[in-house]
Amino acid sequence: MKLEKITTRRPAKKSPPSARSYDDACGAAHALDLIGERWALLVMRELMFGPKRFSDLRAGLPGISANVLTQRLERLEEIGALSRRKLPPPAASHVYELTPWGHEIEPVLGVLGRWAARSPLHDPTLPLSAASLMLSFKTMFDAKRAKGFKARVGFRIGEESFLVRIGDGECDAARGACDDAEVVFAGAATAIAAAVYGGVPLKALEAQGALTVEGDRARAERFTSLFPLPPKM
Amino acid sequence: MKLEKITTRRPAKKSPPSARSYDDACGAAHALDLIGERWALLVMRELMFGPKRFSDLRAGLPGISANVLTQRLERLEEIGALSRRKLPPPAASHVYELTPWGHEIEPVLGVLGRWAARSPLHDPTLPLSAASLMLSFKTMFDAKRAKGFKARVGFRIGEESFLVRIGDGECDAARGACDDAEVVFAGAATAIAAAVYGGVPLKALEAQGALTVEGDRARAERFTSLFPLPPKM
DNA sequence: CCGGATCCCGGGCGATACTG
DNA sequence: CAGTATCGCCCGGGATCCGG
Repeated sequence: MKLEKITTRRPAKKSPPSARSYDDACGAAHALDLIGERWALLVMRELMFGPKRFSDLRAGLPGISANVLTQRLERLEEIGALSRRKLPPPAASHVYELTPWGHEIEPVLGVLGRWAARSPLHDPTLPLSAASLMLSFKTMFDAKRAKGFKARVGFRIGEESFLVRIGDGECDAARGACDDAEVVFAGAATAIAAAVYGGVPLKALEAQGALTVEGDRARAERFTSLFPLPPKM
Repeated sequence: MKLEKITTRRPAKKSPPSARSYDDACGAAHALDLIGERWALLVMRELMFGPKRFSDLRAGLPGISANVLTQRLERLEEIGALSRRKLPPPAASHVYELTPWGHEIEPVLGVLGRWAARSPLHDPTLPLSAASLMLSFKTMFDAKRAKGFKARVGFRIGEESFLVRIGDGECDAARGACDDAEVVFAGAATAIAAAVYGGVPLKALEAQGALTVEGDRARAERFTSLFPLPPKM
């Protein structure tokens, strides 16, 4: 029996509440101080292929609320991971762009993604942003499977278009026109992921209208085989 | 003027509150669903060199509270990143140990640490756990600087001891006896970090009693030069 | 309509006290 | 020593509001 809960109210306000830091010299701990808050790393992911506006970011991050996105952008700017620019006159709008250092977060996305892909809980059928899909190509590319293969593959996903260049055991992806691509995929990112990672035949996806493939069909088929998922743990 | 705020109280309880998931097929997003909660990755860091008990973990994670540590351990076990074992009879205690898949988180700690070390906000003089220090050696090792150098370097930090083996452009660290080491550092992790990363001379640290160096002094000096910090961004 | 700002609310997280 | 219980704060989610 509690006798007389003596709430001597001393909320203990130290110096500051130390602003929620790990106070740890370990580099990984400091990284979490910088970008460990919810959504922060995913905001950077969305910016990996170039600047975006506030609403473009929201579109690629279903579930984030406007206030949280605002806070994350402020924090990322404050630490020097991104910069906020004003667009030239007619568009009275802002864009957010990673700094060179901010862009160096890419390997983190790669190793995190490869690690998590081995989890039995990973569900590759969930929605996917265009930036995530392009990053996954760079991450999961298997040079051995691409032996002797050289291609420029275009992607049209919503308003965005990307060009993936494969050759010499390398795989690079960048935002850009598909004009000089030998084959172009057009459709939702999820549909393309179904072809590449889910093993769904291109013809099936085209039949249901989820995807269109224009150009060199053989290259398209070959392309879908270059990104093996790691074995489940 | 607000007329009659019609609080039609519908707290909107969807199906579940969906348990705070990103619902994103991106591998990195799923990784954050798994280990994105506060402290989770640092708990794994403390276990990188072998099993530990509850209080050992608390010691290496100053600031974590018992209930949060309990929750993180439960979650990490649930996802298959660690296992909880009961120690043989006399010690009626538990230890926590990473699974092989859990141990594969190491590259994440490496790339995160390298990235954050370039931040101007990084303060290498903060406290540091022994596990963090050993990981930093594996992360920051510069093979070129170690050309032609071969050594077994022991560390005694509190109750723990580690052996770092350097040779053939490789640097490996493991928990273990220092018996066959050519040189042994004994002291707090922070003092050793001051020598290796802060450029503080060994003699100075020994003079103030922060550190002792036994054995091959030349190897000790050379060792401290092998781990250059990356340039600030 | 875009790019946020403001408010409310619930739950994650931190601190402390307590228990086997 | 190894957790469990409790409580309060503040972060994060959702809706609404507002200036250009």
